[in-house]
Amino acid sequence: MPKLVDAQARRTELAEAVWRVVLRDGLEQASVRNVAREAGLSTGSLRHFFTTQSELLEFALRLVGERIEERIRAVDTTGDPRAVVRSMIDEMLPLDRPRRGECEVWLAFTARAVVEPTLAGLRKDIDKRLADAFSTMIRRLADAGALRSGLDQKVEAERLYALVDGVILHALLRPGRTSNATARATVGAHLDQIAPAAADER
Amino acid sequence: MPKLVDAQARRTELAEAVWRVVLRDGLEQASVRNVAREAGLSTGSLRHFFTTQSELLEFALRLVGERIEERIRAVDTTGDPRAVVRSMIDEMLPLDRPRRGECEVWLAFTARAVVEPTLAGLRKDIDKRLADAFSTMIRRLADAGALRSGLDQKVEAERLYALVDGVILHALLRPGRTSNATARATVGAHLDQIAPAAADER
DNA sequence: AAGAAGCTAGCACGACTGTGTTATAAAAGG
DNA sequence: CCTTTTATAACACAGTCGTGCTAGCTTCTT
Repeated sequence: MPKLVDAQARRTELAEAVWRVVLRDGLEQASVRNVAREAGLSTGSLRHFFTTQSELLEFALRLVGERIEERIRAVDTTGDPRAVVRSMIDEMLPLDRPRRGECEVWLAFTARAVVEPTLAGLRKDIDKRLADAFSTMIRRLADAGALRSGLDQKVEAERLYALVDGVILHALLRPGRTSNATARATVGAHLDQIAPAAADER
Repeated sequence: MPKLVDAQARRTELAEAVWRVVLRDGLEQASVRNVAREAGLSTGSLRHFFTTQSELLEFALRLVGERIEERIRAVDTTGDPRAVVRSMIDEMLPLDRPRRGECEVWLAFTARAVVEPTLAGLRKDIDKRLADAFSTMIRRLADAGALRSGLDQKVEAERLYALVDGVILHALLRPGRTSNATARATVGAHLDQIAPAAADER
């Protein structure tokens, strides 16, 4: 029997089962039994890989964060910095099935983290990484001379971060193709405002 | 014994008990028993006013929406439209205890509404009212000639709405006085951008 | 005074929860 | 080949859940 290598793979499988359950029925349905059944295992088996439920949920959330981060890192950073930033943000928006799934899981955990200290710490980590990502985006624009003059970089990073989170939230709550278009248009309008194409910087 | 009049008051009391439980322990702890105990009643009594749990939760959420709406309506609309809009948005942010409570309840229900069709309809109502409120704010700015030229009112309403929701989310997840300042500063920066003081409209 | 209506409390039912414990099968290492 | 670790399963325990039902209490109406 394969050893540790596959144990990790098993844990990932189980985390994905968590996602499916959360996506279909909500976080409150992500019980040990439901997740085990979703993964095609017995509860006993599941508990061989995760001794407690919080351990399982924490692992599932951490994995979501890593996936998102990975996708952002994979964006091609050459070329027009405005386009690069746009692509990065596109990777965060719930525009297709898998990304929508990630966002829903993110929201469910986020809401619970307000009240559950266990998750709060983990959420804080992810939050910090995301905040850094947005700071980097703004700096990228500024370094390229694309950022509108007179803007405070720190404030703009936080503003962009908040805007994107709000857009994600709205896209989740109003599913549909038109809402996807609205989401991208909203982000686009914001980027045009803070980093207008050189021609019409006034 | 007072009749119907107080039945409504009782329902309100119970809704407030729901809020306290949600605030302290999260939405998943808002069971019939917990809420009844919080209100100092038996489950049987509670079920005399709300026959099912969803009825109770729906009522509690609807009441939150009404409170927020009420507070926004109470804002003095005379004077500088920029200041008026700022005041309205301040009423939505979780800057003090009661408003923070409302926002937490709002977030908890919002997250569940993604998955629970019962709540989704109600959420949609509140969303529509809020979207209208932001449209009105933008129109108010435009009518006063304070809105920066070249901006699409519809897009700007959605953008401001998303930004505020994102700011609320961040303020909830990073409690503390500094985070309150950040929240107001972020909103302030945005308003300055879309509606600069007449002097420095360039 | 007496009945009606509104209100409160409590219990019972079946289902589901997280977590322990124990038993069995499969693979790995010696 | 035999032992040790890993994996899977199944069951038990104590608790909570939503909800139905019944009985008693308080106030209002007549």
